[in-house]
Amino acid sequence: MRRYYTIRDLADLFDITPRTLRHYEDVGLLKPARQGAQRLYSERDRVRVQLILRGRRLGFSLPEIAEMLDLYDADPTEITQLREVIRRGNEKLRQVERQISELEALREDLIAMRNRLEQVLQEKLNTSEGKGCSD
Amino acid sequence: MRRYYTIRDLADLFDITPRTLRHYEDVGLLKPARQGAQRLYSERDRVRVQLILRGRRLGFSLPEIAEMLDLYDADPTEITQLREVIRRGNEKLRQVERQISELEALREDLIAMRNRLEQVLQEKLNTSEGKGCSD
DNA sequence: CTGAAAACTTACGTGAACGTCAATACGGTT
DNA sequence: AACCGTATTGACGTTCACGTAAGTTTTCAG
Repeated sequence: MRRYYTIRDLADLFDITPRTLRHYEDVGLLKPARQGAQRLYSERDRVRVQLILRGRRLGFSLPEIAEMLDLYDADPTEITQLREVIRRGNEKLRQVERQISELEALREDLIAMRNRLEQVLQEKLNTSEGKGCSD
Repeated sequence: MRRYYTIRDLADLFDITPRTLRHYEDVGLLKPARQGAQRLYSERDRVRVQLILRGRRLGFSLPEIAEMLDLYDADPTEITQLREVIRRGNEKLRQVERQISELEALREDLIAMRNRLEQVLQEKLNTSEGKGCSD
């Protein structure tokens, strides 16, 4: 519940480097407060970093992550803008769901492969069971 | 059911460039047959390309994809090696399952955000309902 | 056989996402 | 005030996954 983090605090917290945080700032993903020249990251910044890193692990580019974060803290005044934000959100949602489907397919493939190999293993163990493989 | 594909056939089939296929060969993901200097891709090569591209869409690096493809067509002689392949396969499987969990968390986040925005939209529509927002 | 299309090799270029290094600048301690 | 550790701003370097361009065969329709 500390109110603020230095750049090193946050870096250590997520096992990244300060350079990475500055880079995220360069591309507009973070806008930490400053006291003088020093960056002061808030709790909200910490959460954003967490979301950014999750996005990276899932294979999204920084611009894509920016889109999603924009959805997150969008507070549109105009109804037209609001509808647009919802539309983009639904689009992202569909993309994520497609990705889940593909990942599940990959998981099925890996499971099938494992089963196949397990079976081969059992066969090998059986044939070499009596050491002479007679009968 | 064509037996062979030229590099352009495969490129067009997956909407990629020949350069991409040569690159996958450079890094050891493909080893197409040759007639002279020309590459001839088999049905098996086509399937591998499909798997490679799925891996890319899911955010895996080419080396990571190579690992998984190695698991796919591994035919280990020694039981020790076989166990090792199974172990690596299970490891990848767990990684994929973690990734699925994270994606599902992201999906939940997106859904929550959409619901929130939908609600804001409804409120906006209601307050501007009678155009004067009386009572 | 010829000429165009397509494939090949070689090699340098590129955008994304940082890494790394140099040169300050600033903050707290003794 | 001097010192040391940490932060900051450039700015160039690096890896990955190809893009792109040049120059050279190879293939194939006419």
